[in-house]
Amino acid sequence: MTVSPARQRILQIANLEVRPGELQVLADGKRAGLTVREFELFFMLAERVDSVVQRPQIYTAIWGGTMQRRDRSVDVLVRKVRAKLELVAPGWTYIHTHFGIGYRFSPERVT
Amino acid sequence: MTVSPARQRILQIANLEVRPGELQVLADGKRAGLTVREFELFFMLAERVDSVVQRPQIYTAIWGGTMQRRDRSVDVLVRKVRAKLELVAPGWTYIHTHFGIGYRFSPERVT
DNA sequence: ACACGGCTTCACCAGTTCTTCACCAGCTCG
DNA sequence: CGAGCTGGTGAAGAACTGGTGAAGCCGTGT
Repeated sequence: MTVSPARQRILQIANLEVRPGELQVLADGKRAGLTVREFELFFMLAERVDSVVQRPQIYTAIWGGTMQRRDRSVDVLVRKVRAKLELVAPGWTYIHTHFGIGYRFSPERVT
Repeated sequence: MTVSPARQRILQIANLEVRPGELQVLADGKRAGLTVREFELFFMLAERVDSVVQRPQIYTAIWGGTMQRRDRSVDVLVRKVRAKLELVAPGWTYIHTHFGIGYRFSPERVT
């Protein structure tokens, strides 16, 4: 991921601290330990808080090109990000599924 | 490395004493004996404690220019710094790897 | 010319991450 | 309710990244 100045600004969302320049996400001070790909997914959704982003858009943003029918790459990546966030921030959910459409980022307590 | 006034201040981090003006690092009073290049790497990371610094940034800071794909210079230099620090401060780790991203300086006891 | 120290590059290996597949669960609509 | 999709999930092999030891190069001093 390119480090453009616009991405350097640190974001504070709910209990998360997002450092684009470091490709790091911290939940309550704990590192999520996302990989580069995972961070890209997380970040593109986090930039659009509360917006439902369609699968093909996500695919293009991360892999470029067009998403093929029944390509599961996005789903698998979402799963991994969810899992890592769950580890550092149990009791929170961040990525919500919109059936047949895509995903939406929005931090919510669940406990 | 240019010795600018801003870099003259002695840093105390964990069991380390860093003297930018002398390009020296001491661990519990023992000199690490870093070379100039090695000190540059060490210092640029130490200045940003707890921040993940991306490989290309490190490269540019030390060698200037752009890092080519699969250029291993940074890795090798990190290895040498780690080795010398290990000699004077066994039981400590300072430079942590962030896979696919870069390195982060943060003194930690390991023993 | 030679020895030496430091820097760069290379090759091999280990560990991590990515991609894809298969199977299952949940949702939608007739 | 049942068929057909869509998404969740775990796993395996491929692909990639970083750790490491060593050889080669270069400049300096002997």
